[in-house]
Amino acid sequence: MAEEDEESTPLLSELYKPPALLPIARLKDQLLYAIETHPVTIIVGETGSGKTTQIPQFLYHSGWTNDGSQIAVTQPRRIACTSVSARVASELETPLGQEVGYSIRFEDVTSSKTRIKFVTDGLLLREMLVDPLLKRYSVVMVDEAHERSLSSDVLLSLLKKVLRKRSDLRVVVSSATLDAERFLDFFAPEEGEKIHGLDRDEYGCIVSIEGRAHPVDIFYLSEPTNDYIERAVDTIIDIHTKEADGDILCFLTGREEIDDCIDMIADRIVDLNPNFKNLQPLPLYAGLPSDQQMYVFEKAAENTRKVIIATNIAEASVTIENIVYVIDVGYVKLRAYDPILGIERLNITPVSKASATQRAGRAGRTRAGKCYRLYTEEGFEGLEDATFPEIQRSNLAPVLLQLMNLGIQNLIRFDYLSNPPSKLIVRALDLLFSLGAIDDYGRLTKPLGTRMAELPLEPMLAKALLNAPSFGCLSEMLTIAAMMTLQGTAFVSHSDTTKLLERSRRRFAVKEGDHITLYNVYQSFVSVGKKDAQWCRDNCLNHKAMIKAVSVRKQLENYLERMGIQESALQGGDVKRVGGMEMGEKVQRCLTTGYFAQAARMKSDGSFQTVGGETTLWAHPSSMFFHRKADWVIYHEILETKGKVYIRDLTTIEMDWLTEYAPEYYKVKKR
DNA sequence: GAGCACTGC
Repeated sequence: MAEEDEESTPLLSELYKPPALLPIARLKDQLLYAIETHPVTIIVGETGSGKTTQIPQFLYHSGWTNDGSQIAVTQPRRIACTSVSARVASELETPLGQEVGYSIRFEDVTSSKTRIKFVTDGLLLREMLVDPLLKRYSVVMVDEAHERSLSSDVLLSLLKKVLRKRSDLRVVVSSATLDAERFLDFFAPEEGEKIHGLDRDEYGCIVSIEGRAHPVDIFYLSEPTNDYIERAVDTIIDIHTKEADGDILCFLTGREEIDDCIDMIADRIVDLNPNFKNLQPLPLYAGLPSDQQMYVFEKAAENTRKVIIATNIAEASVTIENIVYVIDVGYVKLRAYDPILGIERLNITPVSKASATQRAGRAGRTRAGKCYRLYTEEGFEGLEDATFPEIQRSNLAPVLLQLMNLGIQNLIRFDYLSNPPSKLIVRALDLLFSLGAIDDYGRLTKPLGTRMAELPLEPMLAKALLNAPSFGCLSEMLTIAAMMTLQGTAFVSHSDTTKLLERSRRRFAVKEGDHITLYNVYQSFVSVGKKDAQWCRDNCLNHKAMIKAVSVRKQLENYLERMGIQESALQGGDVKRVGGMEMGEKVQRCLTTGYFAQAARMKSDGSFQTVGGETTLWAHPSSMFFHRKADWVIYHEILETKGKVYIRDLTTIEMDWLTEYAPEYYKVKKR
């Protein structure tokens, strides 16, 4: 699963020195000199160059941790932290958690001896709250920076500031693509300016490392296609009937396309000459239950060629062995955020050159491969170099809250790697203001704003949770908040029938809506015993997700305890009537204090209308109000897909509560 | 009436 290849088992273990075989070994001295003499070093390394595993070891051996400081290596994904740290620990012949460790949410495998620490970029951002200058680190390496994730972009901005205060810190930015100059330019002092006595040219440098992957032949269409799924199926059948052995990986944009494609392949297999090998199509996308995901990693049966039809998950998150042929339709589904309507959209977008290159590289991991791009060469030339940064297409409320908590005053003038559109910033500040997280002057409020920033929850949910003690429903809201972080993964259909799943949903349903239904799911799960995976299967629940909810709830409880907010013995459990108000109503009211800006009313045709009345919304099919009637509701999430706007996780409320808990917000709106 | 690209704290 890790980015770096496993070496084959050596015959003579004393001769086994795989790191020396990596292209990066030849550059060791040049690299160390660059890092020694420049605050910022940009590493341009192809996959398999060994940068992630080797650079931290070079630094470790050359004394960068001798004074007790650590080397941090950030990764965008948890799986990379665990797998790469294990690899490095074994190369240093030390148990994981000693000199080499990793730290991800819920798992801190480090000790006082740890010198090389792999950490998710989001977690390092959290660490900056307690250690703003990252004093415990002598070097911070930001890996996969070219992916331009929200947290790695923000981390780079903050590191730029830290570098101005710490002449001893070294930052290494690893990027796989063409945008090395851009990163360098971002860190460098202005023309004529000096930082720690260094001018623009002396401040940073770029080191390129060649990859070790096998060659991949690229093929293009001579004419563009208007049906890439059909074209993909044609290509798959062509490869299967004309090309040598080797599995096929085909990139499509989503679940529906993948299902269609697999159906079409199944139709074509029937007509194939029986002399050909078997062709086994397998789907792969994040929403697929993990037991079904496992098939793609298993070796194909005798006389069978696997063809994996995948989303972008196979581009960087997951590595499948023995892929020799890659089919790239040239599109990806990307999230976009509409700051006017506050709606997230999933748009099918052309991939970037960086993505296309990464996809092609998936064919050359075990031997020379081929990549079929289902677009023209001119089409490729017309693609963007890199993926549109996430910071320019997201709801910025959570990240702005976090930046403010780190002491950033001016969020408009902040030194972003790419400036987010001002509309996104304005919308986010608007929301934070209406929630009471910031005051009239745009300053974080105390304690509400700072507390919201500290919780690893979106602002609306954080607000509702922090209000829970005043409604006497803290225990319930802790559970609901934990269940919300599962983002709809609590229920899963293990069989193909959706009927079973619907029946299970109904088993837990209550009239108040989806939030308290999920609360019931959690309560039942802990009461039957958290280890009972069979009970989960029987009830169409995702056992792993439920275990995660338990961890998240515990973590949230710890955060609140540190803030001096504790679950009292009186609350929760079976007590359904406290202080004359039903527990359901307490939760409904409490949710309203966080989600008042996301209120809607059901019309007679079953669709919903927002308060402003400009958009028609539909209950997501996973909601109990997909079938049932309701009046006013608040919703957790709003997402547009295929032209229809869906709201998810709905709870009924009284209209009066909106003006009761958000008088300012609704006064302004009405005029 | 019928669905979530992918991560992360």
